[in-house]
Amino acid sequence: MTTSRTARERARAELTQEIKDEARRQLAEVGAHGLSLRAVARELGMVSSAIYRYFPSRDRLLTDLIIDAYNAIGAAAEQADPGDGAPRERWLAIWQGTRGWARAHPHEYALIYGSPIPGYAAPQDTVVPAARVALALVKVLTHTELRDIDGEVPPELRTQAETLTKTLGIIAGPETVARLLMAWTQLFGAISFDLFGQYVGSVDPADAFFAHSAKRMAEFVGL
Amino acid sequence: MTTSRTARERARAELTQEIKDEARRQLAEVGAHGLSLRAVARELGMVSSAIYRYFPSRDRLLTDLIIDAYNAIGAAAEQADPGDGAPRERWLAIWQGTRGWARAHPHEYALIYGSPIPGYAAPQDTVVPAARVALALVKVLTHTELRDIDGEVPPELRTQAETLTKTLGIIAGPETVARLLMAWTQLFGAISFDLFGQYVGSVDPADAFFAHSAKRMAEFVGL
DNA sequence: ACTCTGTCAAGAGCACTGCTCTCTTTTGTG
DNA sequence: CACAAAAGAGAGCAGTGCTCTTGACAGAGT
Repeated sequence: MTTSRTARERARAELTQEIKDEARRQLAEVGAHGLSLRAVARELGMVSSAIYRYFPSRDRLLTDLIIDAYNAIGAAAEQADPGDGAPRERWLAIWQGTRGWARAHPHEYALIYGSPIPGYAAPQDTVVPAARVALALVKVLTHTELRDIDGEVPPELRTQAETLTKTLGIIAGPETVARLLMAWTQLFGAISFDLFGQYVGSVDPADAFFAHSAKRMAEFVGL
Repeated sequence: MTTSRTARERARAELTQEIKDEARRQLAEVGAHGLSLRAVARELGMVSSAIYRYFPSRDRLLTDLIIDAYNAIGAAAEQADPGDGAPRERWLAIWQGTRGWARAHPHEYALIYGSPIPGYAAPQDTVVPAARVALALVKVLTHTELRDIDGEVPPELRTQAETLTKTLGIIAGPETVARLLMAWTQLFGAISFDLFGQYVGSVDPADAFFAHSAKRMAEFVGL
């Protein structure tokens, strides 16, 4: 069994990777809409039907690219986090790191934070990678003295916040959890608006505005 | 000229409308990805090539649907605004009205606030309709005594804010303008996260969270 | 009343797509 | 070496966006 995973399986793994790489390359050129299995196969010098030995469908290829993209942006966020130092600086670094990846890979970003593509069957495989950026932000707050924030939180939201407190291990009140969710929403809302061209008439180079937002949201959550 | 726009032009206008209506119906079923001109034609009992007398391309049809969608969500926002009464209540009403339309027309929402579809040529025709929701929010703040907010605003952002102040006619400082932009981002970020399934693991019925966000952002901009 | 011109629907056809099937070749193992 | 599993090759199906040509018809000018 250990010896059996030699040439054959390695070749398979490599070709699988090559297919994904080529697909990503085409994604950057023509977008998810125009991604064609036949074109990928053509570029790789193989016949189109051969691709189906590796990916059962175009949607499955896209799903794999989605999972990879979630992991990539999550890794970018984690890598941007210095890990120690002032929590506020860590927070800002994660925001910039996340946006940096998104701007470098706009089509992959659109794949995961744009409209759901197929008959949107986002399977369970995506939920863990999808949470990595949020978890990086949470991690900054876990062992940090937060400015105490009080505020009325309606019962339903309070319940949801308390569930999150348990699963994520945050030591913070419901209002802070709610604000953290808002900050998370703000982060990706700003990136999406920037990449999808919604800021053109108002804050066209959005860099300054994004940096400002990062700071204001840091304060907003009590940092 | 006035008499010449009788039967012929009227028939044309009606058919154009019917095509768009049918396209919208299919959009709700199969999404933008699956929208097919041939299917629209088939459903309307005409041959596919006839559609091209009315829309030069599939992308142009989608662009028209995009403009319609921007106008529809803008109208929903304006209609939700009671027009008088407490500014804070107006603000909350607009938020709810906007989300309400989005939840009622998820695929049309995805069309305008999801990933840019073709070789994303969002023409100039979309920018005015696209601003209607934001303008409805601005309108609430124009003749309102805002809580004064100060804060450091970096020069570049300050310039952008001052430009907006002039074009929109807001009487508020740069920090307030920046916060208004953040609130605008938050509004659509929250709707997108909700519709695109990003909230599933955390705030699954997002109603309470959305209402809470609306209130907090009202305070955030000084309302 | 009668052409004449521009508009329209219809149909065939091109190049492309995702996907499935069958057949052949290659590869690793008993 | 022989055999079975895995991979590639190619044809083919149904569907797509879009273009071109053909024939019918309505509206206007003489």
